[in-house]
Order: sequence, then structure tokens, then C-alpha cells
Amino acid sequence: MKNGHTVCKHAPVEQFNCLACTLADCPIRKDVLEAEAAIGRRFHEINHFERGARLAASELPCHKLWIVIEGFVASSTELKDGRRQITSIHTAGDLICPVAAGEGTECWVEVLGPSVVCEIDLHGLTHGKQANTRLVSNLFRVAHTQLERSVANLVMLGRLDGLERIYLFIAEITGRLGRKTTGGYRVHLPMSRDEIADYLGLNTETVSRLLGRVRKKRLVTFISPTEFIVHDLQFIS
Amino acid sequence: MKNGHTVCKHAPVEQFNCLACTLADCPIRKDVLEAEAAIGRRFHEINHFERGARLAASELPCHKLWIVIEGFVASSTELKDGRRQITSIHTAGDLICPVAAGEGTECWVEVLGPSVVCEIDLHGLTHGKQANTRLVSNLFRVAHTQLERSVANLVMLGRLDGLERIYLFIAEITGRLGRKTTGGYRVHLPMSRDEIADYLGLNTETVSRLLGRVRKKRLVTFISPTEFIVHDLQFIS
DNA sequence: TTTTCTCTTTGATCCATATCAAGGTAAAAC
DNA sequence: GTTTTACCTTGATATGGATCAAAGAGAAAA
Repeated sequence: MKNGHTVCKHAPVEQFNCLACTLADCPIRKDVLEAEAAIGRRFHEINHFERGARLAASELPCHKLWIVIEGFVASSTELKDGRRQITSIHTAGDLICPVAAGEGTECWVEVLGPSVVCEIDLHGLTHGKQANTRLVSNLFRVAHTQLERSVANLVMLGRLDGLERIYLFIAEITGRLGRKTTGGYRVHLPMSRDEIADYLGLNTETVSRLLGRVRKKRLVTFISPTEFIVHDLQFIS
Repeated sequence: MKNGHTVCKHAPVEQFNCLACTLADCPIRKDVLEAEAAIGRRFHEINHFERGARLAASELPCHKLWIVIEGFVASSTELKDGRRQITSIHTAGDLICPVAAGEGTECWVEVLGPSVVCEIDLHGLTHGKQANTRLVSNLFRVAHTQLERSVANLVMLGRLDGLERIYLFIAEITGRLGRKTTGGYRVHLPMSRDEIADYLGLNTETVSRLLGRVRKKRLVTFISPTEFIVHDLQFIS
């Protein structure tokens, strides 16, 4: 899979300059490709991963950046006793800054559904004399965007109750993954109830019950546990 | 207070180049001063604030940066119905990236104790032709550091119980504000029980009760509600 | 097809924290 | 000095979500 995998319709991975498959809303990717062209060396690598794969978190300060080309990926933190918190979820177009939480925790980035991920070696790109100011400035924006999501999740975990969290979650994933269909948006979500629980700061049974309530209210119709149709996105208001 | 206030022992605020009062662990501050010298214009301003003051949050993308020279400051987010979450606390030496949480929320930076804060106009410094790569690169580090704290707090809010949160909180503020004294570290914390609750995702009464338990265990001795001595910092393990 | 395994759902019960309520305390205002 | 006010503590009770337990349901293995 890893070699010879075609990342997008336009260019095979092996091709040095894959500017053709630059994601719409991703200036960083463009910056990287330009910087590589200027330096004459490649600092990124695109790989395909299956569910369960873990992307190695780099030591700090952060020397790596991942871009999700397609698929579904999550940043996780685990305490010594096994309690886990998913601190961020990532879908196509997202940029991932590896982040360590405090002492006594282990952090990693985990692939939850078949994904194509671009790994960028920041160290090489930002520490040479050739350091590209625009790239670095966009990096700041990446971290800042991630920070905003993180802060929104702090509010969710600190102040919203279970049902509010589920509503927000459904709105979030529908916005990211939903495809318009008759009667609403169809979503295929490659997360188990357990993983949803670890993202929302709840437990499996509670997530299952809350999703049951949402189903009974006919806001969502389940085709399978991971495939459903969201009928009304306004219910969060 | 605002004018003529002496920021540190070395230089009055009015002095253009206050490199002398550069905080130990703050390369950004140095970068800013150097960039200002190069451009020949000042992009920072130092002010003194009293408890209750609010620093205006900038629109996005982030055009401002604050450095806490001394004092105690918090980033807050409030929901329409009044529920509040303090998403970060800041003490001397901390750099603050203003961050907006999602829709339906209001965010600001609030001064909780008498503070001296340096406000930097990033826009002017990072958008000119003179843009300083090292400054921007350090900005990335600032956002990344903030992100780490944020992620640590996500784990706290999502997975720790009340007592664990209080322990972690005491450890955090003791590390930041504690001054060695006989029998432990003395801390003056300018946060009300309400504010602590809004930081830890609890409510006032619960915080009061939890602090009562910590007191009864003789881990902390209270001189007043905001002044106490922490006897043992190892209890978090 | 049948068995096994993993994940999900549902029910019963428990507990940590919220909520409601009433005093207590210290600083500020009068 | 007394009153007011804001904040803190403590008690009684309620409740949302966790925990414990067991029964579906679907996919993979046999």
C-alpha cells in the first residue's frame, strides 16, 4: 500500500512535486512544496494507514507536522491507569501538531479509519538558512487553529452536559463528514462508542444511551452503529 | 497608574528600549525589541491593570499577543446562558494568544489580580517586509506551548475527578506562585472559589468542600481563603 | 452453517457532584 | 461602631452519569 499508492487522481506519491494535489484550503502544503523546490530536497512523505496504526509523536519542541489528505485520525492522551482522553479529531484537510500533555501521560496520534497522511519534517524546513517566513507564519496559524478547537473542547468538557456534548459532536462530524442526501446528511463515522466516549469525556454506555435518545427524538436515523443520517442540524442552537 | 508606572527596577515604561527588563525565559520579547529597533517604530505597550479589568480580545486571525510581566490573568469563555469556563490561567512570564472558542460563546482575557501586561501588535511586526523569521518561529512555539497546556486541561476536565483536579490545580499554582517558607510553599492566589470552579469545571460549593478535604488531610494550611501554605507537593503522584 | 468474538444496547443500582438553603466571616461602606 | 455586601463554608437533598451486569447483533473464524 505504502509504495505506489496513488494519493489523488493527479499525481502518484513518488512524483517529487505533487502541487497538483494540493488541498484547497492548505497554504502550508504549497509553502512546503515551494520550499522543497528551492532547497532541492524533499521534506515530506505521504503514507497510507489502516485503522489502529499509530503515528509516532515527536519529541518536543515540535519537529513534525501531519496533514490528513483523507481519512479519520485522532490525537489521544492516556493516563498511567488506562484512562484515555481523545484531545482532537482530524479529517481531510486538517493539519496536526503533535502535542504532549503533562507528566504521567502518554500521547500519540491514532488512525481510526483508512487514511492518507502527509508527514512533514519541520525541523529541516524551518531551521536552515532557507527558512521560509511565510511557511513559519502559516505554522503559527496552524497551531492557533488547533488551539481554538482545543479551547472549544475545554468549554464542552467543563461546562456542557452529556446531551449537549452529543449534539455538538454530531454537528461537528456532520459538518466534516456529512454528505447531502434525501432527508438530511449521511455520515459514516469510523469511531466506536468507546472512542466517542473518550472524546466527549463520558463512558461507552452513556454515549450509547444518549445516541438512543437522539434516535428516539428522530433527529438521527441509524443505518448501522457507524453509519447514520442526520435530519436536523439546527437542534444545537 | 498607566503612565509613569515603573515596570521593573531597571527601566521606566516610557523608555523605548526596555531590553533591560526582558524576562528570563522570553525570547519573543527580545525579538520584538530588536524588530522595533530595526523598523524604528514601537509595537508594544506596557500597562498596569487592577482586578476586574478585561483585555479586549482581537478579531481573528490573531493580531495581538500579551505578555504577563507580573500578576495574574485568565482567559475566559462564556456561553449565552452565563455558564463560564476559564480556559487558561497566566502568571508572570506567560505569553497569551487570544483565542476564540466556537459560536455562541464570548471570550476575553480577564485580570484577576494587580498585573502588568505587555501588549504586542503582531500584525505590524509580522506582516511587513521586515518580518522577522525568528520572531514568527517563536510565535509558533508560543502557540504550541499554549496548546500543550490546553491539552493537559482537556485530560483534566475529561478524565479526572474533583479531588484529582484540585490536587493538580494546587500543584500548578504552587509551581507558579509558591514561595519557599518554613514547612512548605506559601501561595497567594487571587482567584475566588467561583473562579477556581470555573477553571476546574466544578461549582463553588464543590471546590470549597474539596479544599476542605485537602485542609483536613493537612496537606495545605489556610491563612485566609486566598493565602495558604502547601506542605507536600508530592501528593499528586 | 455454526461458533466465537467484539461491539452495542439496555437495565438496575450507586455515587460524585450539582443544587438548594442557611449561616458564618471579613472587608468595605456608612 | 454598625451596617452592608461579597464571599466562603457547611448541610440536606437531588440527579446525571458511572458502574455492574446481562442480553442482542453483526462480523470474522471455524
